[in-house]
Amino acid sequence: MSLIQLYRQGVEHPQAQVCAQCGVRQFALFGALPDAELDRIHTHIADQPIAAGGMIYDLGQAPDAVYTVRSGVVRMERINERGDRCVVRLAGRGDLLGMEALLMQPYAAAAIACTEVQVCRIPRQLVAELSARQPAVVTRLMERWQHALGDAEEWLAELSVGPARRRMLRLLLKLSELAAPAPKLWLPSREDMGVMLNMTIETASRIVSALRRESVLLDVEGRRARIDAQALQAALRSADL
Amino acid sequence: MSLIQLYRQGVEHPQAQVCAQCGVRQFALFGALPDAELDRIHTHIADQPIAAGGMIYDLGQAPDAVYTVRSGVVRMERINERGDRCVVRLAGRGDLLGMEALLMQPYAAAAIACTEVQVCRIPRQLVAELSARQPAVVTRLMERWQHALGDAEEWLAELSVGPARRRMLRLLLKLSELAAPAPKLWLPSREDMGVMLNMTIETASRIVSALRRESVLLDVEGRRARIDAQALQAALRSADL
DNA sequence: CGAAAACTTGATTAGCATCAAACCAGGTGG
DNA sequence: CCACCTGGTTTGATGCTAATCAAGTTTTCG
Repeated sequence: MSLIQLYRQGVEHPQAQVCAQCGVRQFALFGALPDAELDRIHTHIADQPIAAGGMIYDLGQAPDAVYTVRSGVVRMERINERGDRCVVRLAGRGDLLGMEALLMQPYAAAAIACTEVQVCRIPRQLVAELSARQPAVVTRLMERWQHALGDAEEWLAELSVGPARRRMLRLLLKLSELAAPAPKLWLPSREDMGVMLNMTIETASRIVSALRRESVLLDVEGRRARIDAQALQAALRSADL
Repeated sequence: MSLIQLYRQGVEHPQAQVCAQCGVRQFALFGALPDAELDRIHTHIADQPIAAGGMIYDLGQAPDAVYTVRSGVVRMERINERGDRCVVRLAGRGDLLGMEALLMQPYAAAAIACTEVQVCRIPRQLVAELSARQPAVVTRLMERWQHALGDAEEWLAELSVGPARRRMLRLLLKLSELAAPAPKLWLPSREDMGVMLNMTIETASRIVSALRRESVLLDVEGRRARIDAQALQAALRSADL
């Protein structure tokens, strides 16, 4: 069975059309399912657009669904004991959010749309039933968990250590990966950069200004910009010495 | 069935004795198993002591087992792109390490014994067979994954932001939780503190000295110390203002 | 168009890194 | 047994990075 056929064409339910055209088929949580299962699930999956700045879910919310990101950038945010916001990782196309809901645990972090975002809401119940019948789904889930863990550890190792300039460069690298294959990436507000990289908005602003002067950042217009991948790599190399 | 009976008494295999006396029964990866399964698995589990500073597994190693920590403190360490060591979290009694092995993925971080450590080596094959027959094991695995993710995010939110003194205080809090219920906790070398908290050994040393003068740290002898929990909390509160 | 919000830039300061020099404990060998 | 070395630690002096304080400037939006 080819990837293209994973989601069946020509069924009547409106969500079936959305799933059929879904760009994240490579996110194969439901990839290995037989057609019978596939037809059944469309009914329960809600495809929802969320505006930039909107919440996908918040800390206090009842944890009864997971969300697949179809497009856009999402930040996972905690409040630490000191009371300040703290971004623990960014998620993008294909990532699965809020898996703690599957274990009946409260959400450990809020999921906030950075850009306009398209997510699929998948109720806990549906995943539970499905994985009972289809053991392959469980393996997929575990892979997703491991992926999230790897992302969090990478964020820690790459974006929370070293001098401010290096951290900013690594954030831009991350953002350009999330934007791919689009040419223009999303630039966070200086305040959001500050929260992500543990620096003040002034420091963030100074570094961004410097990178524009150095032509690492190009065509900056509002919250979108193009980046010179070569120059970024070069800047990272010299910052890593 | 009571918790005490989870691991059956009086069976012949030497490892059965170790498991029967195992202190981490609350780590119930194998908790919900019927007796028949329990008897079978002892044979395949290796209980191994590791000296302080020793590796449980390294990055390059073939990932063919997970490890349960029975006692001691373990640090999970990555090398970032810049080439410096970076502790992504600490693990203790009851934690499950190296789960990526279950997915046939290379270890994402090295696991290094901070104190003398007792771990149980559980081959991937065993977990695979067991979870095929016993679906409850899979849920336990997912809970462990979520737990690791939560730990990593907490490390990020609490131990990698804020001024040096605050980070040190939070590390001491974490270490005293890992040591519990023992009265004395393990103090890392100043160098290890530096790697965990992203500071120099000089800064770490100065802060530790200050905390001894303030009687937050008591009875420091080599790598062991007692901590005044009240004073620690008070110090944290005033650092968090 | 005017006000608010976001961003930029400059001047000063604080916190931590760096450099440098003791200090101490534990081993080793004379 | 003591002199000596070695690795970890402590403490001090100095310098750099980024925070803070304080204007400006641009963008956004009612």
